[in-house]
Amino acid sequence: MKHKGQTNPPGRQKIINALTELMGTKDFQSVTTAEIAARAGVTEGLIYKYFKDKKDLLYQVLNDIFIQFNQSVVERMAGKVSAIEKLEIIIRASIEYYTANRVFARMLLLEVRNTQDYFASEAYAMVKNYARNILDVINDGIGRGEIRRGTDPYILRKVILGAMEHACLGEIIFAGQLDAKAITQAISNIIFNGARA
Amino acid sequence: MKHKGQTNPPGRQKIINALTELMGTKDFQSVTTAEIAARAGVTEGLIYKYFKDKKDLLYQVLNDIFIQFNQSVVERMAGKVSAIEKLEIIIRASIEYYTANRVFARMLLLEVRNTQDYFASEAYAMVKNYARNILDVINDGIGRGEIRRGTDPYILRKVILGAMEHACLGEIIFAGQLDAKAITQAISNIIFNGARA
DNA sequence: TTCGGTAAGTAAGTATTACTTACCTATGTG
DNA sequence: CACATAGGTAAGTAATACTTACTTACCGAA
Repeated sequence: MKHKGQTNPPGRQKIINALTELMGTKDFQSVTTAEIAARAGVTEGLIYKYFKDKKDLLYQVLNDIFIQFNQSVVERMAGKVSAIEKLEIIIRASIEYYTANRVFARMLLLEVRNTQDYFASEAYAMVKNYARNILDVINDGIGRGEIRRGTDPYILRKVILGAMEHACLGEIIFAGQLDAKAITQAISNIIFNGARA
Repeated sequence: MKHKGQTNPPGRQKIINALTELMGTKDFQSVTTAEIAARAGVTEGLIYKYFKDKKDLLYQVLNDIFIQFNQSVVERMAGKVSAIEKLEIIIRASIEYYTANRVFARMLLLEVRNTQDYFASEAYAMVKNYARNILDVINDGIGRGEIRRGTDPYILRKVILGAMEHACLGEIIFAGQLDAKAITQAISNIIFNGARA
């Protein structure tokens, strides 16, 4: 049966929680459907009532968390007018969120991108929207004269996204600590002021 | 039996080629050991003579390509003295190599990082060495006064690596075209001169 | 020359895993 | 009251990664 996502029965949520918890200690590949069901206290079959397949479950979990993530970033930008200030908030908020919620970061940065069907998922639609917002801020910054005219906004976005993703990657993988504020300042300093002497 | 990697029997190479070819059209997960064996013209059992498991095969393929990649980057840097010039060569050579060899790029950026045992592999040791070289160039640049004193070399490395990886990601995933020279210039311009007006 | 060890490769399993099918049981609704 | 439907179960099944036991060929030394 198709589950349209309009309701959220307890079993569905238990499955989502189970995967999220299990991915705190293992990567997606090595979490089995049997484990998920056992942890959720349901049968394996129920997973396939609510999710097309195991990957679809992952995408829906990611989607749920991404909604919260996006909301928290938008809230923190509220009231700011400077584009560069907004971009710095995006960088800092992202890094903080990644480190505070490593399962989310691992899913987003390491587990989903290797399969094509992710790019047809709702989760990816959210990510695209998030990326679109960053682009708007950049274009606004160019329009306002904060960002150098002639800067390719798409490339600047790639540099920002790439820098902050890569900045967290090591610590996410090796479970290290990182100082979000200091890293944000360092990244921002390089990207906006340039590394050249 | 353990294969120490000192010899390279035809079967082993055929298996490596088979996986490389198959990953031109499919992601690693959906390439089966049966397919690999069939394509290589050997039996499935032989895979496990030369490789610990399927993932280990992937790592060894990546390692082989990474050696060539690293060599090509080093060659292109030869004779240059300016650190920024060297870094620009690294960016450009990497982007060119990623686009010319998308299977390699997909392996390195999308397929291996999600499993812990990759970080114990020879391939990762190569990557670490490559990253170490970039750090040396950056530190040299700071010492020579090309790069602003006070720049955190580790963060600058993350910005460079992140930017160029992310710059290619979209095109690798969606099989798009990209102009390595133009992108290198744009990235380099942002990172070294800054995006601020 | 022969003997034995080892490297290359095969053939036929097996356990596990993602996923399916058929079924049960409430519960609200025309 | 009939019944459709939503939530959930139980018992499969095909496929897949990996194992075990075996064969054959080569090569150096006694």
